[in-house]
Amino acid sequence: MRRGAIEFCVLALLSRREHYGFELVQRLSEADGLLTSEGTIYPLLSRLRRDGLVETEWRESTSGPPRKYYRLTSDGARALGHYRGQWEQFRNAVNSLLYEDQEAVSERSTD
Amino acid sequence: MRRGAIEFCVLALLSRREHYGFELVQRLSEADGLLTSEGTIYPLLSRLRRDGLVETEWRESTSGPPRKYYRLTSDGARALGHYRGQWEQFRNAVNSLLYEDQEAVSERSTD
DNA sequence: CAAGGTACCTTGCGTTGCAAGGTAGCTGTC
DNA sequence: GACAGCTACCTTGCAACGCAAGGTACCTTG
Repeated sequence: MRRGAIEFCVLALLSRREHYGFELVQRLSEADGLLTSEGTIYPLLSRLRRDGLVETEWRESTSGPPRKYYRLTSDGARALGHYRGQWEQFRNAVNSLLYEDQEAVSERSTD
Repeated sequence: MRRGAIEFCVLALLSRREHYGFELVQRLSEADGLLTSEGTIYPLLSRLRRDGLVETEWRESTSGPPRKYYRLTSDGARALGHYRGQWEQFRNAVNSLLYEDQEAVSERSTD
């Protein structure tokens, strides 16, 4: 179900501020079980970087190992806008199939 | 993005009335580009039948080759209810990350 | 009977999500 | 200063899904 949406959510989170990978894992899994393990996020972040949607910067932590921070690029912001439109269309399509599409059932009244 | 959701939508359509495969393809692709080809739906329908969520019945058509009609079983109806809850949780999670989550940004005001 | 539409199905590929496992730095305790 | 445990990164291998492409067969129309 979450196929493709995680990428989208990561871009959305990064559009607000920088995050490092582990932080994203925590956000997305606490949030609502959108994510289940680190094995999802790190390859995804690599893809995003490869595609130029994010840039990275190592930075020291005051309590623990260094962190790799991810920041949205302008390409990434553009992609996010694109995804946003797709998400809304997708969401509306599913919602209408689930809830609203009752008019179409009126055909059934001839059963 | 549509990963997993198509199965859900098919169950929703079948909960209203029987459909045959080709009809589902048309509904889902006209509807909103949820589906792009028959190569998606037929394996999916086979899975649903294997898992006992739908039952099938061949029926002659008055204009063309025979059609295989799919009907929801009680297990299918139960699965649909389950999916419905999952969908709402998923949708709300994504929406809140996208739109509402602005309160969380207030942390940033201390930057 | 040939052509084209309807309706079914399978195969093979690429992508994605995930569990599992692996490395390494930092902190605290003894 | 060694050891345990946490934080944080990453890779590998698997399974599921969506899809394009291709294939079969029926039925209608000319």
